[in-house]
Amino acid sequence: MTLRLYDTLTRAKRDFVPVDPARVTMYVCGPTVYNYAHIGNARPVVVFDVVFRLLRRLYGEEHVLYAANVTDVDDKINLKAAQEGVPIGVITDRYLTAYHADMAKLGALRPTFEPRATQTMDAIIAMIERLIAAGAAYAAQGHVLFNTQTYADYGKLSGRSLDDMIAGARVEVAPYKQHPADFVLWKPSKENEPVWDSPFGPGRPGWHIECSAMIEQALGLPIDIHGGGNDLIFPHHENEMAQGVCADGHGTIYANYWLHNGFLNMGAQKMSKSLGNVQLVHDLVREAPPEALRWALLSSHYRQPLAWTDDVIAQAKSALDTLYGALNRAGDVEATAAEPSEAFLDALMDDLNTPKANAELFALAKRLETGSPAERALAKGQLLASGPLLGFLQGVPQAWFHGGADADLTARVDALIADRIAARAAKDWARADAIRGELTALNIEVMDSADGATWKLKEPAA
RNA sequence: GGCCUGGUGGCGGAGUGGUUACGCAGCGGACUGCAAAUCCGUGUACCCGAGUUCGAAUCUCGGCCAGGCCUCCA
Repeated sequence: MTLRLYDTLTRAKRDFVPVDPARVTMYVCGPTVYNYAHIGNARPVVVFDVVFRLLRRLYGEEHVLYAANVTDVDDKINLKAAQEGVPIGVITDRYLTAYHADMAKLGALRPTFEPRATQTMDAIIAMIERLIAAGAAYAAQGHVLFNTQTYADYGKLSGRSLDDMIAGARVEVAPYKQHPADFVLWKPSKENEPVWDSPFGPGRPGWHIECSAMIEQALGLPIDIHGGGNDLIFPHHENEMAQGVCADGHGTIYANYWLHNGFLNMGAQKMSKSLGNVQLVHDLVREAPPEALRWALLSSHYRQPLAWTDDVIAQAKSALDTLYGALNRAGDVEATAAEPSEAFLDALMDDLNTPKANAELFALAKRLETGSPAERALAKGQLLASGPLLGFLQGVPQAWFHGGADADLTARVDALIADRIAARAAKDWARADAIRGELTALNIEVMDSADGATWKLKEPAA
């Protein structure tokens, strides 16, 4: 079974063949740190975290290099810094710290590298110089622009021609551009903006060149996988590819597989900071178990749009209740040491079919509930091996059900349950039910079993 | 205007030219002191029209609807 990935450039699912299996490389466009990340921002993080986990399994942990950049030079950062009257570093540090904390809660592993634009300035400038030397870029009025006319494949990734772009242009073309599609590599800084010296004059880099330079510096070209949200296909990735190919000189490949995730929507609209309909991860993780948020994010195929609703989160919680419930009831089953089940792996290998992989987790849970002793032992082992590949089922099952209950509440609940067990043993049903009523009032649901009782903390009634 | 996606049961969501997805919710039953959980069973689906085909929800064409990109954006 080989890994197959849908490649945006060729618009087809292709077998994944890394340039060097001992050094598999992936780059994903990361956050611009000027605010808290919203759940839409988290989708690619979680999706590519799954790719990362899968690649590590296939090629070995030490053979996979994953870089996700941090954009710390940006207009919005400048704006925020100006508003607060602090250096941009204060803003970027604050939100990068929060970003790391939020993504960790969603179970995302830290990338191997997290290059920052401010720390890549030499490489950015060097790359621009090479582009100029190659005739693919020109200076004009303090700017350096990429000359799209010199790159025949420009538009190939996003599937549009230069003519289309001119026809569809909705913005006024800057007078210093030789062609309307040419884009900025270096531009003068405005007053009070951060500024760097360069052979082209003082200024700051364009957004696209930052990524190309960071990729080259962190991973080297070409890379195996380049990922990001599908809104980045044009212009960002199109431009990245143009720069990378033209500056490279090694060949014509920039990234061998382009992966793009679909958008997360709020109702009919996309979630975006500019529309103001965002739900911050920072807030959501306090309202719902982070693992349920992760489940919700992976409950549809990564290339499909995902409508984010309360119901999606509730269904995700119920789904995890079922899986953790099966593990909880199988506490005494000795798990057979096992690999993830074949059906589970097959699903993921087929362009990351996480909904199908999730379905297999349910099949394993069913086997764990109903199988023969040997089947149950194997199913438990497979479930415990499979789940973590998606970042699930890594906690103690009891913790899932008791999550949110502090030590005080836990002690109180345990005492009440002990009383109730005694009452039931004495067939004092009235007292047993009264105690259950008390527990219900505490949002505790009791589940009796032959040898005692388990409980879970429910959501407070809305 | 140009380019590009997608339209599956009450909800979420895979997949396939002819066979149960799966989950959540519902219903019936078993179990239970009663519940819950679990188990067994069960109903509801493939936007519209035409075409190709022995057979299409799955392929083709047209239409309708929804969304995205073309400007910062995951």
